[in-house]
Amino acid sequence: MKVEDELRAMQKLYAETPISSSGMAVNPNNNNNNNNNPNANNGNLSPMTPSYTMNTMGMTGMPSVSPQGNGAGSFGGGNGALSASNMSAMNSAMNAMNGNCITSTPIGYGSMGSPLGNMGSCMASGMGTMASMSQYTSMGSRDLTEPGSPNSAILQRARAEKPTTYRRSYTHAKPPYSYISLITMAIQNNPHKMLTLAEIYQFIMDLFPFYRQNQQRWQNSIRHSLSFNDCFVKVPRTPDKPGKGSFWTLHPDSGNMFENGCYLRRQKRFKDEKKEAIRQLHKSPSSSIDNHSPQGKKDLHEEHHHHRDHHKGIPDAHMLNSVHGKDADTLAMLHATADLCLAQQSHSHSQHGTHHHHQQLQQEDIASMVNRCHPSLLGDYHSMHHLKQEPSGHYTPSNHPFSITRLLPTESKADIKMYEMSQYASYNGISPLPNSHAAAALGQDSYYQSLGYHPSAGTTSL
DNA sequence: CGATGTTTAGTCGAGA
DNA sequence: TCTCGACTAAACATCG
Repeated sequence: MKVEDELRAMQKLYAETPISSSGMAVNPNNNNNNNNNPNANNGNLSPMTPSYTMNTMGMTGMPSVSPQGNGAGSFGGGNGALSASNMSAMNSAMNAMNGNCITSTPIGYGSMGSPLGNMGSCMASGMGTMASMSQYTSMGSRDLTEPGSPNSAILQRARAEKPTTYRRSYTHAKPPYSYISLITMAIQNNPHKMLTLAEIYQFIMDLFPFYRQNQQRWQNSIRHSLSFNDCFVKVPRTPDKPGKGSFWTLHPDSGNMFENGCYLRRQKRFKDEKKEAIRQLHKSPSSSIDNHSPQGKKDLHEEHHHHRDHHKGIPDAHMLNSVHGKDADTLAMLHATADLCLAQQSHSHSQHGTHHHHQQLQQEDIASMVNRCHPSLLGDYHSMHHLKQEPSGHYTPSNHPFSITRLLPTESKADIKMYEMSQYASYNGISPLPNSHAAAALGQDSYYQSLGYHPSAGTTSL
């Protein structure tokens, strides 16, 4: 297979590439250093952007990677985000990516076991998958992203490129995941399916060295995503878990947000019907809600900005609670219930010994546990179950073929992934997974590349 | 005071 | 062309 041969060649090329001694960290977002115009780079920030190139970014003058320790996330006590399950989270990501690739990319890059293939599938039409890959793998110049570039030409150019920055680029390229998908990964990966903001930060930084830089920037985006998207639900801390900030969990129906197989852009934003109703309530001119609320101010803008169409959607948790006559105590109960649920699942897990089963069911089981244990919470919790965009009865969050819950590992998948990753065992970057058994066994490069940074051809697809 | 959370505003690109 | 999802910046409020 010609494409696969080329991919192998590329893989070989980069596997042999030494790390740049320049210390340049590829960071498309870091225009703070030399460009204060946020608009000047918006279009080039995202890996979903065709014009994204690592070379370009590299020339913008990057700071050295900031020490991880200065991040926001220092955890007290149990920390799911730093657990060994990080590895499985990314294995899981791989699994889902593979599946998605198979379905979404007819040319067979799905077999690469890389989100790149998937990424290609959601790239602009007319852009070859290979070209899409090259954007992310930072293997070449802007030319690589030219639509219609033959793969062979891409490869030639990639080979012609000065190779000394490739390795570094790998590890510091912006991952091909939206913030929403990153958050989802983090939460899904946590045994309790709940994380604090700091833990989400830490998960992301652990996994992706890219995000050890410019933390203020992307962390602001993370916070925005959490608040803005209905798929994330804030769960207050209980008195027995004091600390700063709430826990964040996934909306029970958000499981197939990435059904289209693209982790950069969902086909449709998840919207909670209940929240949507509240929005409409606040939008209504006859609403009794006082006009001093931010929503009132927002409504004014909605008349003028089509963007308000989708910005209209985030009522704050207090409002949500108050509307339904429940307060933080209710959510605290929900919180406790989720723990209880998970405890029971753990029990079930130990009985069945099926990691796969355990994790796939968690979201639904949380809801069902809430149902069973706290009927009074139904109004709050199950009201979240009204999928706006999903016809009921087709897929549950976990059985959808593209469900992110399918990212979660099975033993067999893990084995395959271990094999896959063993092919890429030379990563020398900052350890994203201090506790990862797999990372320890395979080396972080294999791990990191398994997330989608390797252009492996012909590896197992799941 | 810094972290966390919410909201507004604007830009960009993908895709219908 | 238009809609919509994502990203970024920033202001502001709240909380520990």
